[in-house]
Amino acid sequence: MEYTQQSGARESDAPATREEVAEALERLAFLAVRHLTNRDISFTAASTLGRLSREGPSRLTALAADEGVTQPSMTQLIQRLERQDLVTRVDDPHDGRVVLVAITDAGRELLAERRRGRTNRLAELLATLSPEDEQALATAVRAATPAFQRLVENAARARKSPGSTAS
Amino acid sequence: MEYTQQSGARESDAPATREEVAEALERLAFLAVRHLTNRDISFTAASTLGRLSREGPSRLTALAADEGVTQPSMTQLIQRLERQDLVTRVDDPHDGRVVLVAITDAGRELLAERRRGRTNRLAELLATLSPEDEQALATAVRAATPAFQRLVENAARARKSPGSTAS
DNA sequence: ACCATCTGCATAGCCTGCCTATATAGAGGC
DNA sequence: GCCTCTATATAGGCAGGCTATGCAGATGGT
Repeated sequence: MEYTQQSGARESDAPATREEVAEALERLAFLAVRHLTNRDISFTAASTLGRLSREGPSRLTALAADEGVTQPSMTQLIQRLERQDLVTRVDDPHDGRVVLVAITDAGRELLAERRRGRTNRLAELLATLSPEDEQALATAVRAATPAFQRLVENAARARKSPGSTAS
Repeated sequence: MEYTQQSGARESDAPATREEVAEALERLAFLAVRHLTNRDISFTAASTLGRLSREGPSRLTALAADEGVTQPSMTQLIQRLERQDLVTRVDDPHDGRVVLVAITDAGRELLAERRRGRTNRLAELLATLSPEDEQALATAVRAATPAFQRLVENAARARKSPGSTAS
């Protein structure tokens, strides 16, 4: 991640090739992670809570699969979240083996707070930019979102059936 | 992170307000982290290696400060990296207390491999997009990079002297 | 009806990677 | 020659991931 000066004299010059776009995208992701993400609970924890909020009570195994972690990891995560009263467990009346995990009101509130906090923080940061920069970023984000969405879907699919360059 | 349907019927509609741009940016970062990042070594490890590669041998404490972790954390990280022969320690001849950390050839090679791997992977993913999407993404990335760069710099400054909305 | 097997989850034990508190050794001022 | 400051190390703890394995409930074959 040697991100001082990419290669030559480029500034608002176009990244023309696929590789250049890839590098620029990678850099954006790196910087975003480094500077714009929350640290209170983990990605998986937040994502799991969000899923429970959207989709209602779920099985442990289903959550693990959806979040891309192993079942023991999800068991542990749910135990931690349970200790914090962010989720509860309910026994499935139809199958004595399964545990249904449900988000609590406190969990929903945490999600809402996180969302508010991050949005505020980002909005504040956006306000530090010049109007031109802010406009440029707004336009770019709007333009990139649908394509990026599809890119990520393709990535998720590729992850399930491999055959790609690792690293 | 309730990212199913943002709010209403928006699709290629513009995120107009600051808050909407913030949400979209946040979502991009989240998805990028989730689907496009490497997992072989940690962010801090990769970033530290990159720094050592760019800036040459550094003190432990300086590295810790630059990477935003505590000194003991950096000590441990360097110990792990040393076990993997990615860095070496050199005693400072002028000050018996300090340890200068330097990247090894293996460390440089790892950085190069990671970079190649990620760039290839992203380039492959870009190739899965329609030409229109790829073009849109390329244009957007080009347009967003300078403004985003400044945004991140502002974020880094704000982190040092607080006074912002936490979460 | 019963046993075998499968399935869903829990447990044990290990690693990384972060933290705070504290110890230790060298540097520098007086 | 100390006292203090500074650079690093050590100890101990928690989150968050993994593999291997245990166990109880479900299910199908006979």
